[in-house]
Amino acid sequence: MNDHNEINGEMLNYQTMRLRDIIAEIVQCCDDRKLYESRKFGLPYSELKCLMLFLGERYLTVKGIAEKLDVAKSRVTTILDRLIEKRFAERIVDPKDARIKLISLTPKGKKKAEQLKDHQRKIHGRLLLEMNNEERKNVLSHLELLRTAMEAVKEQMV
Amino acid sequence: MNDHNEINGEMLNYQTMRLRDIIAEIVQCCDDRKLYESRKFGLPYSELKCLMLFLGERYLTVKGIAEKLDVAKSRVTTILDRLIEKRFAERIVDPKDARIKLISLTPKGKKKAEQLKDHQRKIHGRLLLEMNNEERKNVLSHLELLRTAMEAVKEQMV
DNA sequence: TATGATCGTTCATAGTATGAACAAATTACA
DNA sequence: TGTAATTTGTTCATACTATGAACGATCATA
Repeated sequence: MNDHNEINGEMLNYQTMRLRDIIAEIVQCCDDRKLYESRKFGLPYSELKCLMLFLGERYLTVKGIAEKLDVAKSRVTTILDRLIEKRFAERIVDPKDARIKLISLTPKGKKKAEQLKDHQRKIHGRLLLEMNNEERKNVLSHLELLRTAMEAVKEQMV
Repeated sequence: MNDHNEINGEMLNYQTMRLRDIIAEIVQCCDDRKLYESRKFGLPYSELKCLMLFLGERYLTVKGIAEKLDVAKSRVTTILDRLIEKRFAERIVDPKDARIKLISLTPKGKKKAEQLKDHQRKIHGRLLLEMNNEERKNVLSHLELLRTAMEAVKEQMV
């Protein structure tokens, strides 16, 4: 019984290191992808992320963008300054409330956002095509399992 | 047959979006963890990563650290300046080659690195304990599958 | 019509990261 | 042995990511 526990402990230790390493590699891959997209689309990644928000909605406020991007409002102001000076977006004052700025994309901005969406769909699609049907389903369900576990552990840590 | 393809197409489309979302959530969790560790250990994350490199080796060069961290040498110089002014590390000139600086940790630095290692082992261990034995094995093998797919897709993109 | 809340901006600050230019040291070779 | 080429780490200019405090303008409300 002691032996049994020890073997299980060894196993768990090995799995722990393996998990740490694989997660690090996956995150690295994702960071590389961000860099790649940044170069490919000629914009800093934070600006690309901001453009993508407008695929779902026509108008957004600074506050709304800050919440969706999970950054401070002042950060959003900067991002929008850059997007606007490059003519990807516009600011107009909300006619119903002069405190609020309604942000929207120019046609140039919308085109960029669409291209980025297509690109991202393509690479995630390719990822799935690297697997067979059975693997696809299993990868997805086990990723979800991992995400759930991560969120549970995060709760324990606060 | 047409129907069949269309249904498969739908399915693939759905899976693509799901994959994108789950990966984004997992990466977000990892970023949160980095922030948490940064606060908990009172050092910028880049400096923590640097400390961790010395768990395997007693001495490292600037060039070696740059390769392991995958950043420019000038970045390493900055990180080391900070670690050294906080007395976590030291620079000595290689007696065999005066161009080379041998970097090592002070006892204070080693202690910090050990604490960080313990913490990371703990949280990855907890992650595994959120699952049963079967799930653990499957999560690991499917993460590896995903990583392999990611690397394959990355190759296609260069 | 005061006052309290909300909204977006400005500013100071810090962290992450690169690449060009450079000085010092070493290696290679003619 | 002396010179050219290479290696090593640093400095500096630049850019990107991000926060939080302070602030002015505007709005809701009492």
